[in-house]
This record gives sequence, structure tokens and C-alpha cells, in this order.
Amino acid sequence: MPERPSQEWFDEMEKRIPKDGVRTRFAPSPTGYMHVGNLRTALYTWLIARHADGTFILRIEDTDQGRLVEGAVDVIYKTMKECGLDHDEGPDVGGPVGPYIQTERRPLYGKYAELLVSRGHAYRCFCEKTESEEDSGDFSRGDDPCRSLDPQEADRRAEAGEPYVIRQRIPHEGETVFHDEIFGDIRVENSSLDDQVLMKRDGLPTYNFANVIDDHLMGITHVVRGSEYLSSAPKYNLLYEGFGWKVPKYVHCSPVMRDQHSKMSKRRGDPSYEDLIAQGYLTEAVINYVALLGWSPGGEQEIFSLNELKEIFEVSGISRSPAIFDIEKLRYFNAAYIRAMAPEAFARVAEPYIRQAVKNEAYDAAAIAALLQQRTEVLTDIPEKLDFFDVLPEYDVELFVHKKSKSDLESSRLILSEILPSFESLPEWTDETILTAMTELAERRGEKNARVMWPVRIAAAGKAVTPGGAVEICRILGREETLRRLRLALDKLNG
RNA sequence: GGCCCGUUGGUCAAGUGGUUAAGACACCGCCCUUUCACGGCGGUAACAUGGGUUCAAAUCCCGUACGGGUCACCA
Repeated sequence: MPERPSQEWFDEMEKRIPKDGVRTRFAPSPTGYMHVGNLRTALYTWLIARHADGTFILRIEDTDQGRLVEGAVDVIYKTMKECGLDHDEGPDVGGPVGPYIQTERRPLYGKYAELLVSRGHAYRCFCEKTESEEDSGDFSRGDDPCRSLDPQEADRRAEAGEPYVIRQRIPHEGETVFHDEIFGDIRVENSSLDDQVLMKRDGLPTYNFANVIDDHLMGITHVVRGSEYLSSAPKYNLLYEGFGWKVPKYVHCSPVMRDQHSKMSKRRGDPSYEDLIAQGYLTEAVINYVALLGWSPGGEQEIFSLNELKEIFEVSGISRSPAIFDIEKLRYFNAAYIRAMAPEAFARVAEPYIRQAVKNEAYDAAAIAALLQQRTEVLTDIPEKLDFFDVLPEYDVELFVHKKSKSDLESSRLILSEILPSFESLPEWTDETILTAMTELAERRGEKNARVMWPVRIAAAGKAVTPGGAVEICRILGREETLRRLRLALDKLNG
């Protein structure tokens, strides 16, 4: 049985708590990856702090030893950093109310539990849990015999080494009202609340208890968490009251759903943050999209940088109902972010994907990137668009038939045979010279440009849909390769 | 099942007693055009449901349905 510290000790702990401004915390379990839902919670938590020029804290909740994953904490640091969600206090940077790793705070919880026991807001329970009691449901916690045990007697049994848990003593009468920033006032009958366990038989705190203690001792002003905790919130209030502490503001966020019925889940194949990045999504786009999933700024603008979000974020814009994750809309955001990038920046992120398909170094990656930028939704789409560069695909002559540009086999044959010599004699091989060669031919023949461009592009690329038009593709391929491909096409058309 | 919460087009959503019920994604059509895309213009499509309150209800109240959460010595 832990000793009950002196009042001075508790006073000392209170003195450490910063009392200035908004303080929020993101408290993930190190599971090895970041769910989209978690990311959104982290984002909102960060935004609340930053919007108010407050303090954002990172706390690691690693009490579930069974689920510990190697390197998982690093994933958290890495992801937060990548997303721009910097923290002011945390395990790595320290702070005034550490430690910031829950397992290192272990000695604290028992002391506070004892304080609660001494005040009568909690009691030792020696009941052995049995399967039947749990299943039958006719064992009501309100009738727990230990609840009315004489405290001295309970202490004696505990000291004698009899195992016990510490339970919260919840009044049988009355009701508890608690306020949530999103859901408003919620009132429940105390009789519907049960005497939840605070300290487990093994001396470790339950999640609910550890949270209350940590949040208070860290001076958290806004508790942001998933709405699955909504129904245990009244018990939290009672705990705060029992200690005589100020209740923080609650912000319960509804979940991010995979469909109407279930949350996003890694197990069911839904992408985590790192999956999305691996799938070719940009961090900024993911952040922007996730911010709007369950929160609305009210206006018509949808594209926001993190900085802009920081300025305009308001808790009042958070939605009460769950939101379904829509990958299509994320694609749209991603495409918008890609289009908005500086060309050099896009070339840099696109290059690895370009080189997956285009091994021939003669073909300039930056030039190809320029063609891609307006047509790329996700980076991973890039390679399949470029397969024709290294090797001309096998293609059907029917590709030369195109109604809109009035191309058919005969016209294509004629055009190609006429453009070849002009290409051969061009003094330079640039967009301008290539274009001029083709428009002059069109003009000479009294036809629209499209009728010339279509067969040239088909001959150069061997596919119907390409990033970039005839001019750009020919230019990148270079004169030799272009001529080779055009002659090949002509052979095809001739026979 | 008890308790708590939610419900505006397929999706994200604005809306807080009087609106032709915004906007975005997706979808469809047209225009632009060197294919595709980008861009421009237009279109289809919604207040879960039944009762109240009110001159007036997507907005307020009650019921119902549907969905979610929670009822652990798990977080």
C-alpha cells in the first residue's frame, strides 16, 4: 500500500502547474503508425493551442505494455514533425511538468488515489472478479459490499497483503452535468454511472484515472479526444470535484468513418497517414483535407495552409456527427496542391516516380515533370503515364483514326510522310521549330493543326492518351528518336 | 437492453424562425484545345419520419425510425 504523502507534497505538485494561457496535449499510444483519426485529433489539438498562442504538449501513453511496438515513438515524432505540428513540451524536449511518458509517471497515480480514498471519494474493493458476475450482469456495482466497508478495516486488510483495487465512489443520488465545447451540456443520472476502477490490482492506474491526473498536473486547459469518451466524461467531472480541481474544457471529436457503419481502421485496410504518403499524397494536402473532415470554417474557401488554419480555427466549427473519409476528395486536394507547387519543387518530388518508368537519362526528368504537373493527382500515378518513353509500345494502326481531328489512316500516312523531311531539315530541335514545322504543314494543306498533330503524337508515343502533346513529346524524345518512330509508323501505315 | 450522442444531395458541408436551402468533391453536358488534363460555363441531386408550437420551421418541443458510442482490473 503506497504511503499517503503529506499535504506539502501535494501543494508542491500544484505549484509546478503552469497557470497561464491555453495548454493542450496530444497523447497517443505508440502503435507504430498514425491513424487518420489520430492525425486529425492531433491537428485540432495543435490548432487550439496555436490559435490561442498557447502551449502544445506531447505525452506518450505507453501503459499498455502488451501492445508496445518497437520504434513506434519515433514514428510519432517523425509524423508530427513532417506535418508541422511542433510541440513545446514533451519527452524529447522536456518541460516544467514532466516526465511526459506515462510509464515514468507511475509513482504518482497511487498517491492521488490514496488522497481520494482518504477523502472518501474512493474506496478499496477486495472483490474477486468472476466470469459469471460479469456475464450475468445481475451484479450491480452500486451494491458492491466493499463500498460500505469501514475504511480502517479496509486499510488493515490491505496492509495485511490482501489484493484490492481502488474504485471511485459515485453518489447514488442526483445527477451530474458536464459541458462539452462541441456537444454542449450533457446531464446524466448518477445512478447510471458505476464505481469505475481507478487503480488496478497490479497497482497501475486505469486509463481514465491516469488521464485525469496527468491532464491536471500538466495544466491542460482543453482536453481534446475522441467522442468514445463522451460517456465517461461525467465520471471525470466527479473525479475533478473530488480533488477540488478545476475541470478543463472538453472537446470531444466525432470519429472519422470508413463508411456509414465503422470507423477507419488499419485492420480493415484503411490507409494510415504513412500509407497515404506512400500512395503519393502530399503531407500538406492530407493535413488540409483532414482539417476539413469534421470541421468547417464557414466560408467558401477550402484550400488552407497550416498557418491559415492556425489563424481561423475555431472549436465552434467542429461537427457533432461523424464524417466519412472520401479518398476522391483527398485526390482533388492533392491535385490542387501539386498544381500550386513551384515547377522546380514539383520536379523534385516527381523525379523518383518519373525515373521508375523512364530509365533513359537522355530524357530530361524536369522537362517531363513540367508536362505532368497539371495532370497528376497522386504521385504514384506518374510511372504508368510515361511508359512510352523508354520503349515505343506495340500499337494498333487504328489509333491513327481519330474523328475529332479528322484523322484517318490515309491522312496520317500523308502527313507523316510530309512532316518527316521538314523535321529532318530543322536547324534546331525546340518547341518553336517543331511547332512551326507542323503548323506550316497544316497551313499548306489548308487543314486544322489537329489533323497534323494527331498522327505525329500517335507515332511518337504509340498511345492514345499522353501527358503533353505532339510538340512536347517530340522535343523530349529528341530528333533521332522521333524520326525513328515516325518512320516506323509510316512503315506500319504503308503495309 | 439501459444511458449518452447524432441525422441537410452519393460524400464533405453552410445554415441558428421568413433563403430560389450556399459552396466543394464525384457524376453528366457544353466551350477552350495539340490527345488527356487544366481552365470556363451549365446540369442532375438534400433538410430521416410523424406530430406539435408559430402568421411562418431544415432551424424550437415531443414521439418514431435509422446510425454511432458506452456500459472492462483495454486504452
